Amino acid sequence: MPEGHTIHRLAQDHAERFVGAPVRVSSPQGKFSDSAALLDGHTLTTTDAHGKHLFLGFGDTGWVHIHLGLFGKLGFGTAPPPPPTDTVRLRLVNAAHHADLRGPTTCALITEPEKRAIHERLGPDPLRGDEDGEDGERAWQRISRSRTTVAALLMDQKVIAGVGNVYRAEVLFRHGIDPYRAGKDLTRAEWDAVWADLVELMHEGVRHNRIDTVRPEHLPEAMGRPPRVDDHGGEVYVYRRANLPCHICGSEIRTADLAARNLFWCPRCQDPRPVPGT
DNA sequence: GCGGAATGTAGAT
DNA sequence: TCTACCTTCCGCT
Repeated sequence: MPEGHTIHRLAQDHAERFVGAPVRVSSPQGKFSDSAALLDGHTLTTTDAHGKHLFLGFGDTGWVHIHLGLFGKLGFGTAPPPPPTDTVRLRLVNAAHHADLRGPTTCALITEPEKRAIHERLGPDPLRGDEDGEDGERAWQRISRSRTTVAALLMDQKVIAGVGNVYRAEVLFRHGIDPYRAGKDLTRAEWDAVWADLVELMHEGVRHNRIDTVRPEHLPEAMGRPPRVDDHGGEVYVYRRANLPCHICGSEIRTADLAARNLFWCPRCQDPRPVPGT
């Protein structure tokens, strides 16, 4: 169950294990069999990630485009691999490692132009190189003109690629921003701080392979609470903490449906304050 | 065993 | 705004 940090980590993990030598490619479940046959025995040359999209490069043969969706999982193990279960869509095997893909939204063999088209429809990714420093600016151009709520904008992959439901909830909490505020009512300073924070939080997410957002001074140990790690594997302020007391102010964390996803926020720390300059 | 929920998206209405 | 899709896991009978 992935946000962008998971996908970038998977790109690295595949590169470390498989790049540079021939790979056995199969589709035990069958839905990727034709493409697997074309790829079998070819060498993985490179990997790439943009937002929640993972790309495995097989030179002139093309790219395997993977999107895990809500349920997809990629798991690694040693070689030789155990017999696959019947849900394995894609299996990669070399002398030392295997990787099994289950339940993805997308697993397809695509061409270089098709890959380019995917990049073109995605917004800037806090985890991709930002050579010109213009990525946060590109997102701001859309956000600052939109009447849509900032909560919805953060989940829109055309606006920012890679942020999911956990990072959305947590970054809005960390900056005291009411999720229902319109994009155009954010200040430039607020957005710059949110973008910089996403860059930092998500890089840390790649390193640790989990989402931790709680500042050191607010960790349970520092606050005199029993140490605790949330269900999804990291320490968070509001995600899936509905009706529990806010770590900072003690108010009950609230939850609501927004565009068919669960939203979480603290009604006191994320005060719907009047917007400066309007 | 069943129902529901889950870090997501595309396509129809 | 809805529905379909893909899988696993957990709580309830």
